[in-house]
Amino acid sequence: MASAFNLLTAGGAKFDKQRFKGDFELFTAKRKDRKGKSKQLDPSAQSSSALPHSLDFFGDHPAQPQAQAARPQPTAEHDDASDSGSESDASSSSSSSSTSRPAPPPQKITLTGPEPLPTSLHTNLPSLLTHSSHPISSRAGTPLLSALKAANIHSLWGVQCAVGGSLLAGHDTICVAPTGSGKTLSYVLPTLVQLEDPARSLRSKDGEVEERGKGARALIVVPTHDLAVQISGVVKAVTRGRNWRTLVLTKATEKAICESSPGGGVAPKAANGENEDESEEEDEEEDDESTGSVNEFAQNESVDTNALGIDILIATPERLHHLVESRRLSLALTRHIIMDESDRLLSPDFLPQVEPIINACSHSEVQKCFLSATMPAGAEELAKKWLRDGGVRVVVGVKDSAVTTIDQTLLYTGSESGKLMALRNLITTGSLPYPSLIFVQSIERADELYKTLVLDGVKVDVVHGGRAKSKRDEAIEAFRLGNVWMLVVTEVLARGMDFRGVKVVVNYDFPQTVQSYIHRIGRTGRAGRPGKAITFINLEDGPYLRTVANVMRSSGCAVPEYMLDMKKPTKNEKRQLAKAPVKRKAVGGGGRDLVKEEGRKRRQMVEGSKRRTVNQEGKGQAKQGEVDMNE
DNA sequence: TCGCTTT
Repeated sequence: MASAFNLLTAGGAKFDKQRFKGDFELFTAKRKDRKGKSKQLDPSAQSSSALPHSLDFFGDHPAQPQAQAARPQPTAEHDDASDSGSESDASSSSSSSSTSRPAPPPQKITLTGPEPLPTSLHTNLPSLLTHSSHPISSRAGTPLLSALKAANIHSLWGVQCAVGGSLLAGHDTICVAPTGSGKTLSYVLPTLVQLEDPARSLRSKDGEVEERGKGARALIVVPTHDLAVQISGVVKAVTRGRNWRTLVLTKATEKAICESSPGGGVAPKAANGENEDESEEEDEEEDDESTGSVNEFAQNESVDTNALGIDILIATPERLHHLVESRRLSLALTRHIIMDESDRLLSPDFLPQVEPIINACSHSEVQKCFLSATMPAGAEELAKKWLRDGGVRVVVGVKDSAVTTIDQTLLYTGSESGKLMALRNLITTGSLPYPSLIFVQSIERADELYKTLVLDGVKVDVVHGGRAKSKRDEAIEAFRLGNVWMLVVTEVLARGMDFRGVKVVVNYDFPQTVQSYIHRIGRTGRAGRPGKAITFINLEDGPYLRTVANVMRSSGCAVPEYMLDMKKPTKNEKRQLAKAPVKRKAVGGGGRDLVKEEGRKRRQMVEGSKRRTVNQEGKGQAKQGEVDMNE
């Protein structure tokens, strides 16, 4: 009833059980009330400890000396070129380094969940393959191991052990783990293990299509196209050389996907001709997705598409919802659904599409997994209603916190023109080494800042939702290859994107939520690497400053006291802000009167809570000064 | 409010 469980490390190839004896007992927790809606942990029954953050599972890559130390420091000199980055690097055409990947720092992993519970934590992949309750064929495991090795993935990180163990034990899982901690592989690997074989080999093996070979066998839902493409690259990297069919849902792939659906293509939507005719309209929707093998497949084997299933479908909500609603794609046989960036997907913006998608996965044994680096209570509540038995909850580190390897600073820029001056100053003083990302609040501002920087001679490109997908793909690829040094981006790239070795993230415009702040700065400082985040602040940002200041402090960065003392906006003030949201002026425009009429309430808040910024402001809009962060 | 997500 009240169930307790222990997760024990299983002992990887190089794992010293004695040394980590104290760490074996990861967690013991009790659920007081399994029926109650708000299941609570008994704090007194809870204990948790550090899990080694990465374990060598081939036995041929000795762990880095610092890897198992209590408090490993990132390598002091961070050499980009020789770094073989995290998982998505495997998909990047540019990387083929043989050096060992860096790994995230060891962090407390907290697991809670219902019975039946995992009895051991699989700390290495062979163990994961053989100890799973799922019947794993050696046929499935061996090629995966080879592919991982080829992709230079030699160890499993903490979140991958924990989520992998949970999923392979058959549990629905909700995971909160920091940016850059390896969440993508944490669900990709166990999903591949559970699927065992590509749909195509299922077919050839039995001479006819099995039920499980139709439709999408596993579904990954993400909030942006760019993230879908990236994840597709990761999957392709670890399935290389096999017949796995991984597709990103786009206009170009839609047809093939619908045909593989049971009962698919029967909808009275003579959409084909339409689609092709429209595809040249505007500058949108080129047919050549960066998931190139898609078209290759469609061309070479179009004869078979009708009979074949998709192994892993990666989709954004809107198009998927559309297909499901129009009954052109059935998810009735889908057995695995993963909601990446799930707090975003469960937000009011996406929920109307996402909810029907989840409900369309009607198979009685569909396994669900929700992951994010941030998980507001409201999002978790929503997720819970879909988790069988409440699910297993995996929390790596401290929930909703920023990565500690990121050096976070605030820079008071005073005004709109002050922002541009500050940015130029960072560039000319070499404080903005490439690659770096610059976040702004709107498409328009992104374009303007981009044009300004082009005129300044910066190797820069711009990515936002207003650009054609092909242009977005190109800009991102150029950035990955190092041909573009700086990207000006909107919120579209705030989550999930894994660019190797991003040195600095600049919040040119202040993020609108604390979740946005955590995700944006999480584009740097990944996998234990050092990173730097610089956030520009103006008076108008006052109301949002406090929560960010709290995140900064809790992740080890000093912030001026007065920021923490700032009072929360009252309900009334929030209402005022909602009524008259900050209208940012054009980038590079005068900006002198930006603050003036922007609302006295906000100014009063800052003035009332203390000076410093106010003093700066008094000296004129061109004045900029660093807000004393290091003390 | 804007950002992102179909046709």
